This record gives sequence, structure tokens and C-alpha cells, in this order.
Amino acid sequence: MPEERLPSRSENFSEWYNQLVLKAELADYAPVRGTMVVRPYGWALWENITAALDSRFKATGHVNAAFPLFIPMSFLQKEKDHVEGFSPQLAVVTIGGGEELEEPLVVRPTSETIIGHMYAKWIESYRDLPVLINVWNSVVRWELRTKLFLRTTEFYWQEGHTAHATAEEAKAETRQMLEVYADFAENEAAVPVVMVRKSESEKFAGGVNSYSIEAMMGDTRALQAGTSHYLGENFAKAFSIRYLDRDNTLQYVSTTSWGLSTRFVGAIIMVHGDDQGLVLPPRLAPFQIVIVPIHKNEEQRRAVLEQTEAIRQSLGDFRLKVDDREEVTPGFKFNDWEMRGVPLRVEIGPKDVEQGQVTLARRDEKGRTHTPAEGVAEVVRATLDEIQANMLTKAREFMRENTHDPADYAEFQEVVKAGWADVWWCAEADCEAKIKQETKATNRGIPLDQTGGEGVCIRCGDPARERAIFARAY
RNA sequence: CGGGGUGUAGCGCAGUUGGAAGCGCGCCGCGUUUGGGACGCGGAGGUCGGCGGUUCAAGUCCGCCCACCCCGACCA
Repeated sequence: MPEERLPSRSENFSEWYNQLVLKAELADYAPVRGTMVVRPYGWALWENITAALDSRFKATGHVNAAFPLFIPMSFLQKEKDHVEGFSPQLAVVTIGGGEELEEPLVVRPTSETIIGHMYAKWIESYRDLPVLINVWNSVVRWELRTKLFLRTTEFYWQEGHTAHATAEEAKAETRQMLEVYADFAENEAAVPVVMVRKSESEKFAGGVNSYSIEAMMGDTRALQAGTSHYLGENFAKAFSIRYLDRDNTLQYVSTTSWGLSTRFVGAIIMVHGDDQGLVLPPRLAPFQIVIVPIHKNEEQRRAVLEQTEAIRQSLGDFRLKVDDREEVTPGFKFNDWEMRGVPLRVEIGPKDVEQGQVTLARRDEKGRTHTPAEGVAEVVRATLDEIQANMLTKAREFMRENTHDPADYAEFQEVVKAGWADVWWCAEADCEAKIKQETKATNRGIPLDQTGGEGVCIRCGDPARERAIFARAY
């Protein structure tokens, strides 16, 4: 049954990814070009992501709200860089109820403008600040080249929008949310990331500074996995968001925005997946455990199912699936759940019942172990924790091994073919553009954690005060 | 938008000089199976992407259109 297998990651990473998304039933192509259906298994994963993030947002004082899908075209035009950046990607509604509209409506590509408009109405005094709102929604960007989860015409995400009395406070918020994303990525998804400041050419359209978490995929390409923008007073001025301070002086607020999307599902797939399929981190997996009962005859069946039910009850604290399908063999189920990335498989067969044990098979490592049925919950809990930690360690190791410090530009050109380059950079846009042209590697950003000192630009040799990461990116 | 490719059963594909629409997987039924992707027998399932043309006859030849995929430019 060759078609049941995936292409190997080494032979065709892109095809491996596409087929895995379809076969694991995370998503499917929808009728409109570039759009996707997130299937129940994929959505369950996304729900766990949203829950982990949402609790962090709430813990840092944010509240959720909802804003409209439609935005008047004129709103987009109020911030010059913003409209320039997003115009090519807009979906626009010109007809409503059969009538040509007075003013075209943009299907939101992001909500800074409409939220800015409302903030102008709601904010009058320093007592109204800060405003810390997050929204869970979907947005539309007419992308030219799409890929399931990584870049789709419509995508699901959260966008946080905050307004502050001072620039310092807004900058601190920007940084705080970047750290929230990094914490989520590493501790929930086992995805190691580098926190960076984006270069001028890579930053958000209309912002002052953009920051992101960058993750290394299994083919060493970089993925921008979450962003946090310091918008300064740009949107405050465009939408006249002002407040009276203690001294009765009219001031502009400083705003931020930050987002993390269904793209992150793609990151989890590409960071952890192997030739067998998905490998999901226990903290986010829709099913942490799958139980596969094994039996030959009716007598065994009764005994095994009885034991299965007992084990299931003792594992009641976990997200768990019992695969009691009669029409497929155990071997089929093993492969099936490995494709779907369930972190831990519990096998219960006649031998196990006889021995008073269960068989455990970890998704992150080969091999099986046995553990007494008595006290299985403690062993399972410890094993899931180990898997979670092991996945992060392995991904960190991979990132470290494939991040290089080339001595000169010739070596740089070599290493970025299959890895990241962490190098001194002169901070000139021109140099950045030429590097992109010559190597296809883009500036992923300036790591916040700098080694210090100074050097010379990897390309032009001019004095450089900062190091940047260059890599081919998704 | 430029370059390349593909549209035939749910999926993957074959279909010769134009002459009766097929194969594998999946699906349904029955039986035997079940510790790493089981097997036998019997079945269901088709506007051959669309429109037009050539022809006694078109999945096949011609024209136009549409959609999707891959590679680039744009991007979370």
C-alpha cells in the first residue's frame, strides 16, 4: 500500500508537508483558491493553542472583544504606510444587497484601523488607559502563493490591540507580549524560538518597530511564528486617539498590536514531524494517549476490553482515545495514530492482561516498554512530561546545529543554503536587499539577546554593531 | 502576473493510429482474520473540468474558457 505512506522529509519536504496535513486530517483544500477547511482534528489542536494563549493574555490583564469583518476603505487610507503595505492584498466588497455601495468595504486584513477608530471614541482621559483588548477572529489577505496553514487567503488568529499613555509603557507591552509568545512556543509547543527585532524592510506596515519569534523548521528554513508591533503614535495620529493627562494637556496615545495565527500549526508540524507523520507535543495534542486493545478470540476480547475500561478510568485526567474499531488490525491502528502524532500509545493485549501490565510506545522515540497496570497514571504522567521535554531538547539541538557563524561572505552563501547564519550586519537596507537577491536568504531579524561588541558586516565589510539572523524563510 | 504541470469513479492513475470507459486503493455486504498498514467472494460508484468545432463516430483531434498544483515576485 505505497500510497498510504508519506514521501520522506529528506526527499521532498514540501510534498511531505502537504500530504501529511491531508492524511492526518488536519485540513483540506476548500473550493476557493487559497482557502482551507480546518478539519476537526486540526481545529482541536488549534483550540488547545488558543486556550494556552488566551489564559496567558488574561493573566497579563487583557480582555477579549469582537470587531466587525468589514472596514470602510477610507479607514485603511488614513495611515500612509499601512495602506501601501496592505493594498495589494485586499479583498474589497463593492456590492451589498444588490446595490453598488457608496464606499467600498474592505474585508479586514488586520484590524488596527477599525479598532483605532473605536478607541478614538472610547478614550478621553488618562483614567481610561491602558486599553488592553484582544480579539480572536479570522482575516483575509489575497496572497499570491498559498500553502495549507502557512499562508492561506483567510486565516484564523488572535490580534491584540492596546493603547497606552506613554511610549515607554507601549514598548514594555510590545516586549511583554513577545515574551508571552516565546513562553508559549517553548513551554507548550516545544518549539524553540529566537526573539528578534525586525529590520526596517521587514517590519509591519504602519508600525515603528516590529518584533517576532522565529522558529527553525525541519528543513532549516525559518518561520515567523508570532509578531508584536510597537506602533508609536502613528495610528493615534491617523485616527485622532487622544486623552487628557493629569496636567489637562491633550496627548496622543501610543499603541501596540500583536498576533499569532493558525500558521503556528504549520510550525508544530514542520518542527516535530517525522517520516511516520505528526509528532504532537503532549501539552497541545488533541489526544495525549491512544489505547489500542488487541485480541484474537471472544474470550480474549472480553478480558482485554474489561482491562481497557479499567485503564481508561484510571487515566481519566488525560485527553484519551480508545480505538476499539473491530474492522482494522492493530498494525493499521499503530500506523494510523503515528500519522496523527498521538504522543503516547497504550497497548493492551492478552499477554498484558495476563501479566497485569500495559505496553507503552512513545511517539518521539522508537521502542516499547511495559509498566504495571497498577499505578499506570503516574507512569503515564511522567512519560508525557518526558516526551514534552525531549521534544524541546531535540528541536533546540537541531536549531543549534544548523545555526552557523560564517567567517566570510563565501561561507555565508554556503551555509544559508541549508541553515541559518548569525552574523554581523551593517544595518543598511541595501546590503540586506543584495543578500536576499544573491542568496534567497532574508533578514529574519536582530536577536534581542545580543552578544555585544562589534564587528564588520558579513557582506560589505563596513563596521557593524549588531548581529542579525539571515535564512531562507517561509 | 511570469514559467512549468495537471484535470477520466471518493483518492492515485492507465486509456494505443479516433471505434463497447478501465486498473489499484478506498467504500458497501458476507465469511475468515486481528501483538506493525489482513485475506477471499460478491457489489455500488462516471456529465472523461466547461463550452464550441471537425467527424459516420471524440476521453482521444482543433479552438476558447475555467480550476487546481509546483517554481518565482508579495506576505502572518
